[in-house]
Amino acid sequence: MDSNYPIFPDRLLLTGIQMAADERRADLLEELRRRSFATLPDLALELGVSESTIRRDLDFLETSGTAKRTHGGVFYTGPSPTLQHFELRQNQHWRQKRQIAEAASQLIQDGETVLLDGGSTTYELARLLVGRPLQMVTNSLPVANLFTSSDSTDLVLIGGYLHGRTGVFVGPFANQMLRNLKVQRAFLSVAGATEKGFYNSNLLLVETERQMMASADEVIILADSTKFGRSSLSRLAELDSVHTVVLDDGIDDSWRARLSKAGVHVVIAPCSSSELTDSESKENNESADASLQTSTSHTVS
Amino acid sequence: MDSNYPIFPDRLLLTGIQMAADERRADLLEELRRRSFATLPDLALELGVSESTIRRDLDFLETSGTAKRTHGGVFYTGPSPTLQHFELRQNQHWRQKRQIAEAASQLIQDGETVLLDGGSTTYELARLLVGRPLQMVTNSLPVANLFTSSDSTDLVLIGGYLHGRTGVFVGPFANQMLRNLKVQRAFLSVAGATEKGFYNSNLLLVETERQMMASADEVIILADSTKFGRSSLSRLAELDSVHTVVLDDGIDDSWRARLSKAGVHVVIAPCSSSELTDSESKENNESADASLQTSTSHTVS
DNA sequence: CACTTTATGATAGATTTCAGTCATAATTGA
DNA sequence: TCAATTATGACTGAAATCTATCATAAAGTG
Repeated sequence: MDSNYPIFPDRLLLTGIQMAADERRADLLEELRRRSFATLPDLALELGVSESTIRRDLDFLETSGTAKRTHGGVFYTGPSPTLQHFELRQNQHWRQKRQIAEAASQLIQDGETVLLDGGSTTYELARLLVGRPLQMVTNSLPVANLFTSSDSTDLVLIGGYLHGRTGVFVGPFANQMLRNLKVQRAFLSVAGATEKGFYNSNLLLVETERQMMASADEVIILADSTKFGRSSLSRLAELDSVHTVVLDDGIDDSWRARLSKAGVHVVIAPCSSSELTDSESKENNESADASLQTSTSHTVS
Repeated sequence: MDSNYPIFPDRLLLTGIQMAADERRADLLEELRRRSFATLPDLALELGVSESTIRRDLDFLETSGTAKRTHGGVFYTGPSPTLQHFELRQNQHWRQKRQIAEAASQLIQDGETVLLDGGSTTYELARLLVGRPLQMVTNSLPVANLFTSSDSTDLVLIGGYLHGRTGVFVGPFANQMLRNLKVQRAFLSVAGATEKGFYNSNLLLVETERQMMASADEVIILADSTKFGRSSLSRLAELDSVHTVVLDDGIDDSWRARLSKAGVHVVIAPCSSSELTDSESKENNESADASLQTSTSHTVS
């Protein structure tokens, strides 16, 4: 019978010279980078080829890792201003960290000058401070990014050498710049704490953090309870050289006493008690479920 | 007969205490921020409510501007490390800018120390330099973000006050830091150029850029041809105080002569001649479309 | 208590998108 | 020149998603 397929497929005749596939893929990637997200029809229209071709090209780009498809579109995942490493790392204990950040944010008055170290907890704190009238000083790139479009907050970034993995600036330039600054409160994060003091994992970072401590009227450490009892490469300071520690309520009483004895003001962020944690709220759902229907055995979600 | 609708909808009974809608929306936004993109089933599962509810919540969030839906998912568009303003601004003349950046990148040898100003053209240049063994100095936040995960490139960021809209750091801190640096080539962008010299729109920025010029062995200006003949708020420098200008081939011959006469090395980036512009390629498709059946008249062969 | 309002879950039909298949054209190679 | 290969567009049926609507339950109202 009749062939269901057209004798003259549209595009092939239209395209004049056939664009080299490589060049088209490069253009595709370029377009994708500019948009950071696009639908297949968009891309097909933009590049003047069919969706089928776009799909095939995307398969190619996806295996090379520069693009990622979802239902209904494509993401650009190549080198760009997105900080995915940082975002991912933040997933551990993020609920505790957010509670700690919330407690810490209440220590800050509007109009103050505050210094923020790098780290996921300080990042959470920074998020809570976006929009507040403050003078913000930081050596963290992700934190700085938060304030690019904020009118109410002035931002001073401590420059210097970029420590790639963590996104903070360290080194002599940073230290010198800090020497000319004075802030009311400095919020530092640490990798560990023992009875000997606070620790962080990077030597240059510790040096910069020492300078931060020297530039601040009040030094505040943000640390979730899992950090206590663990040490790390380089000691930052003695326990008694900081003014305040903000931590979650998973902390030992012995540790609490030890900090108080060192003259440190301890702020406990409510976490498991006043608000349900993720897993607990799910367990609650289950028990309610069981009491209503006697249908047990939901594992979790 | 039988009602098609169930007597006991699942979730209502399961939820134990009914979560307040506001709190759920807050959690939804929080989850969305962490993921930056999510599908509706994901979110429904995570929050333990139906897709319908998620949809309704998203309608709400979308009108408030913190989320944006696409077919198959949702984006987070609230305050975050993404620099959408910057990305959008870049759309004008981006093809020219990319060509200029490409030409400029060929002026750089591996292992050199280069300084990059802020601006969309220098940003394009920075993109091309990701992965090359270089020492990079910049006062631009978007540029710095490009190099966070780069092992081969060392990055030094010039800190200081953040100028929000443009994402560059300026002010006394920046200037002082620059005084202690020396680079081989500095790539600056400008807002305009007349016979009187180069201009930029911000006073503090111009001051910082003057310091950049003083810190560099060779000063290179990146400017597309539309900038020539236009001035701006603040004059940066005389024409003859720079070594090289990289621009696209849309430039006047008279301007070219004027720059050469001032002793400036002029580098022309090929643009309209060697490659079709965006609009031109579309017109080609359309005219070919009209002549579909006769399939003649390919303007480019 | 009856009635209304609000919030939610479920469902159906339309729409969009996807993956795979096949026909045509361009390219290649002898 | 002619066959083989490659690249592309069109198409189809399946799967996912969207919009809109309806039923149920909770909360408010008199």
